[in-house]
Amino acid sequence: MNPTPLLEASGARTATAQVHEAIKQRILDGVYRPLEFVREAAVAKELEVSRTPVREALRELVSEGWLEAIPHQGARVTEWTEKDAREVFELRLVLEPMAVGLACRHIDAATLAHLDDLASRMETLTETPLDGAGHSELASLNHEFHRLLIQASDNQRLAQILESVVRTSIIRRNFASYDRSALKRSMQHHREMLIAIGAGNAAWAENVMRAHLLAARVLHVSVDSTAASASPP
Amino acid sequence: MNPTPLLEASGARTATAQVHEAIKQRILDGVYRPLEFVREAAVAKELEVSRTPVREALRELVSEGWLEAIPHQGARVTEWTEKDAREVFELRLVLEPMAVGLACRHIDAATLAHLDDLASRMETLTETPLDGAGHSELASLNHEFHRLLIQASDNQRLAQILESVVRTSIIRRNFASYDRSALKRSMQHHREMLIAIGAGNAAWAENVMRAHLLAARVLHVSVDSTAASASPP
DNA sequence: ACTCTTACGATTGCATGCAATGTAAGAGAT
DNA sequence: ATCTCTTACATTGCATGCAATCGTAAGAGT
Repeated sequence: MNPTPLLEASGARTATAQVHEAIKQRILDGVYRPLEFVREAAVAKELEVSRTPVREALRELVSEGWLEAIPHQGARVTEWTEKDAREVFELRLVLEPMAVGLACRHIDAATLAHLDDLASRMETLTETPLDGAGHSELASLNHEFHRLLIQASDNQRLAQILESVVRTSIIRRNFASYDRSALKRSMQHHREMLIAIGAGNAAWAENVMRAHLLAARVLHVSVDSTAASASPP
Repeated sequence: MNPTPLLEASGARTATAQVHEAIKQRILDGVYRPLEFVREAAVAKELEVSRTPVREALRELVSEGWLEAIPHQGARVTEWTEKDAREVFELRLVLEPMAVGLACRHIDAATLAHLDDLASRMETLTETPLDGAGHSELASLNHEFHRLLIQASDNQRLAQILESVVRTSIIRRNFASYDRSALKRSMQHHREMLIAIGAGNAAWAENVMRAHLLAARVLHVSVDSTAASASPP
């Protein structure tokens, strides 16, 4: 076996890429808390690399919004405020419907089948009471469902933007706060979206997505009823 | 005076930040052409710094989409295709109306006055025939107008996304292809938006913005009439 | 007791040398 | 002539040492 297995697990990529992943994971896992500084030397020692790849990984993470850089002082985990949650939801509420709308034009049968499979597996999961592992698996499947849908929009920039916007906001947000009826409704939204997409009905799909997101919002944030909707294009 | 004034012009920031700006400017100016590799050693020698700040600047530019990294081979300027132009326009067509809609709720009198001033100066410019410098100034004012409007949306993420999406697409796109009537129409759009915002009428402002962008598109890209509009929220 | 100054420690910022890797040119065989 | 293997070179990837800078806490002065 390898004598230094600390980073080797993630394939044969560059050290910078591996450090990048490692730090991101620790942020997601809550090992590095908001406003806490991530010190170059400490990470380097812990992962058994020099400070150089750590520095480069930190700069990348700053560009992606995971950390904020303070000159001559270091990089610290970005804080997550109510305003951040609001901003992200405003964006998702516009961008995800846009994505499914575009997907209606571009999607192929194989992707649709894959989405169908994911929806089925989620439905199966929700038929029995869920433990912790079940919630985790459901969250994973759900994330994959949305990711695949967004990829099908055939707009690479949109996909990248949504990926970064959504992932930084998740931080292990799961379905623990969903009651039984909310869960079933969420699964039905997925189904309905696939039917709308299969029918090529963009408007239908977009509105189901908006309903899906708004329904989720009530469960996650203290809803401010700024329900002032935007106007039709 | 300083004996090495090559980079000192841009204030007293870090070398990395200055190299970052320098390379970005050269991409915008066309010194570095699409698909051309930007070599660490060459930039370092030219700007009289070591390879370290160059490496860090390159990584940042990759994260921002100006360059694409190829492992062990370097970073090259991203190519700009018709598909890229389409993607960016699809995004702007959704995000900029969203921004002005939000701005209707959050804007303050001072910002509105500033926007009014910018609109006036652009109108003055368009009253006489334009030379190259005039086009450049108009483009600059126009960019500032849109930037300020987007800031007024009070959604920091939206502003950052639009900034990156729009700026990488500009590459010195100016108003040279605008004829007289198109220019005047564009200026009127600005005015109308400000009036709509002043009246707090989000739907009005959003639709003017969409018209503004669609009118600009016909002048820039070979329009594909995929005028299939999205549905109302 | 409070404020301003100053010196120290910790941390990032930058330079440079060496190792790893990928590319391309050239020799040899078919 | 074409294909393959080898080898040398150019370039990035990484490690390490030193310099610049910032925060902090101790100490002098009011």
